[in-house]
Amino acid sequence: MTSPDPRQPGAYFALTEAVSLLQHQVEQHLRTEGDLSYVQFQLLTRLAAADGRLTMTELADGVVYSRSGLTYQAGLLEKAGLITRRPSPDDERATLVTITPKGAALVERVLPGHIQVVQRLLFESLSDADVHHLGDIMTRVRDHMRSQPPRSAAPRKRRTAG
Amino acid sequence: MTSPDPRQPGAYFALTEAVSLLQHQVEQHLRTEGDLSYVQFQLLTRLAAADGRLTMTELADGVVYSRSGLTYQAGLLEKAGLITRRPSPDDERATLVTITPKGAALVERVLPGHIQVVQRLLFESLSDADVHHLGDIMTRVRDHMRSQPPRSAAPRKRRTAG
DNA sequence: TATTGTTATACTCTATAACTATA
DNA sequence: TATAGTTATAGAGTATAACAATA
Repeated sequence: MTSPDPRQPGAYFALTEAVSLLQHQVEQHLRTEGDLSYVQFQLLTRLAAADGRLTMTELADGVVYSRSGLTYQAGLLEKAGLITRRPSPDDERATLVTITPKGAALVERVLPGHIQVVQRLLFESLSDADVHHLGDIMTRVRDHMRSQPPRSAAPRKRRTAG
Repeated sequence: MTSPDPRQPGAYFALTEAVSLLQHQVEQHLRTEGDLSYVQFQLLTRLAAADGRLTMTELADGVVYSRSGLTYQAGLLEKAGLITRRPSPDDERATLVTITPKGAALVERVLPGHIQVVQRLLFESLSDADVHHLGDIMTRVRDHMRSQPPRSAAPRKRRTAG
């Protein structure tokens, strides 16, 4: 059985390496400029975009892959005064997360530089047509992946080893 | 200065989210199937592709961002019997890394499943033209980034309107 | 019983700095 | 002096499982 398209490996390697390099530079910038990890930055920008309030579960979606991981990050952000948490009035199990003015200010302070880095590293070498096509392609891929059952993550049965 | 193309943010978000999801699934697979992290897998495949021997510095390139990080990973791989290290005859400062038969066998065992995962998650929803374009775009981006000096390490304070 | 979130804990990984040795 | 690599160490992040509270 042969690979459908011989250009797939090259595309895959270029994609992963480019994103890895980009991610690394972006993380450097966020850490230097705002003392934030990339995950923390994502959480803050999500909150900022969502009018300021989300439940933990909503907030985790696509950013963090375990509940406890989010609790940990939220703890850090709360301790830094960038978010607050309080029980939801609708569902007392849920925690409503709110971005503070300080958190919003930090996002505003860091975002321009973030955009500059991405601009310089990712978009500078791309035409408008490239950007269009890239967005189209990756949107399709993302939606495809989100609709896929995580096959390797949750196998039906587990061999009991202890 | 406004953003050159209003589609940039969408492309950027789709790109990072898709790659994050892909990476996560790939890591799950490698861990389950071969007890390998993604970094370890990359190191092994590099060695396998490079006829089996590289110096630590050559091996690190693009995979790991600190020397000690590579030493750590190489230590794990060596302890697992997947690679060996010995001083280079050409330059006694350098360490020559060699993949063992066991390491090569592990790569061969894990690679098909890895390709399957990438095929299913990344390429299944793309046409050949998409693959071609994606490869072209990301290769250009990667080369562009590799030719850039890492500015964020010692940033010159730049005030931009906004 | 299922879901939301937290906590305890153990582990992996990374990065900085100090160090050894060779060039 | 500069380069290649290791070591010591410390900190950040993650995941699993046990837990409490609510639906």
